[in-house]
Amino acid sequence: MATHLIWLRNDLRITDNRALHAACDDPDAKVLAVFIATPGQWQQHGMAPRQAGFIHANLLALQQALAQRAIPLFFHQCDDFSASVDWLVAFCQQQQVDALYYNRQYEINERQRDAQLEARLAGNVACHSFDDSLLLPPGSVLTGKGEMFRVYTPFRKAFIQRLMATDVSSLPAPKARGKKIAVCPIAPFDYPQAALSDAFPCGEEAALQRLRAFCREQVQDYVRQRDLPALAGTSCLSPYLATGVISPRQCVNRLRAECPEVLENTEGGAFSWLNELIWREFYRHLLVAYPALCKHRPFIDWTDNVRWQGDAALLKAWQQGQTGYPIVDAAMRQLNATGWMHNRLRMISASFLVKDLLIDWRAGERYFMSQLLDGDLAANNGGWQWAASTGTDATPYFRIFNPTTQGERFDPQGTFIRKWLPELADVPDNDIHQPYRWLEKQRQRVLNYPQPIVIHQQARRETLAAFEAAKREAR
DNA sequence: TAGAATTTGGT
DNA sequence: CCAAATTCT
Repeated sequence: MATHLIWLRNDLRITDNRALHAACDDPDAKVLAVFIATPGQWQQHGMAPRQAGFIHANLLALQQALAQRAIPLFFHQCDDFSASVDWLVAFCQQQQVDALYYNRQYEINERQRDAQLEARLAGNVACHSFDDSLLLPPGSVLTGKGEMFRVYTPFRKAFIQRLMATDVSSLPAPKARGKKIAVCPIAPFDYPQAALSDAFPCGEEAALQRLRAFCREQVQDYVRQRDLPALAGTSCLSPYLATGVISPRQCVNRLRAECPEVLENTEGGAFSWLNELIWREFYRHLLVAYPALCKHRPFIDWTDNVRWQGDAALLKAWQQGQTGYPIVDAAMRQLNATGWMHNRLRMISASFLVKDLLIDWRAGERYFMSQLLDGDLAANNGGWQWAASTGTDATPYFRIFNPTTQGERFDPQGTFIRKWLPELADVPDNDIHQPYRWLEKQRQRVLNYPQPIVIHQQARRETLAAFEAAKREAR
């Protein structure tokens, strides 16, 4: 009887899990699962403690689901990827594993780790890896010249063409391989602890429920509502996608079940949400085509000449939501409190750090990663490089968000702002985006809220000058 | 190859 | 109107 080992990483689900499905294909095989926590590696990657906590909680749910199918989940904890390879090689020998199954991760350290492992198992253990966390594998959507797209829109066109010609149906959960087995719950990881938010319940059932509800009730209004942080108009599925509690195939298949024309009809909410899923694909495909992105190199070289301000006090004020710009501060406090930030606000707060404070985008990228429940290298890096104008198909450097205007447009009544900045409760709607202006009119009053830490118009001019100087320097 | 196209804007 | 280069077919 053959022994199959499924190594679980960023694919914490039993439904539509390609490696797990393949490992269970032979009904006679003995199937074991393993998860390895690598706190030292996570620390190096700057993973948020709350994401580690989320992974742990989802792992417990997964352990139960596997136990019901008589698949034992082994758990090991070691410092880093290199130690995990050593341990896994020994584990395969000890358990007399014949075949290893895993879903590919695309970041550089992860790929190196997997290559090292396969080299060491060669000849003894057959290794089977799968493209699972994307709708279409990296490198499969290319320009006429056979290169990765650098521009999103033509990528999307080609992507949809290929998607229509590809079977992306979801795979079922594996069948039970015997009687339910007992489980010994996995102890918390040796990683800083963080409270879990009620807003993101654990387990794939919860994720699938949210997906179904979103596609049934909310996706129609997505175009109108997705930009308004005061409304719960987005899917909020990113933490589940980042940890693989849900797959993008499940998302698209559910979407197509509710909106069969979504691939053909580019109008409407369904397409608009599909578009967001394709952005996720775009950034991951880019990361594979340009591995320097994993090392936080800018996509556009000359932007590395920008003389960033290293002002620690300004960075801290931004991190803590104390900039004096209400929409930015409310955004940062939402992030700090919940580990999630609305997409519109990610753009506004990122633009503010880079273009108003002239702080290196990598400081923002790192800080987001340290807080985000949905932290994902490709998406986070892609988003930051977009906002910082250092990326491919990014916003042009001279297009600088006005944080006040953005607040007025996307939170007109200040509903979202007041939710996160209770100290502004008494400021009337007219002045909610410029509380200091109101304060000037009310001389005797005091607000427990800072003055703007920079003047936007002035900061804007300085940033334009800094980018232009960097560009000249490169010539 | 010439021509079309280009996430989320500001003043 | 700004500013405007690069990508892709």
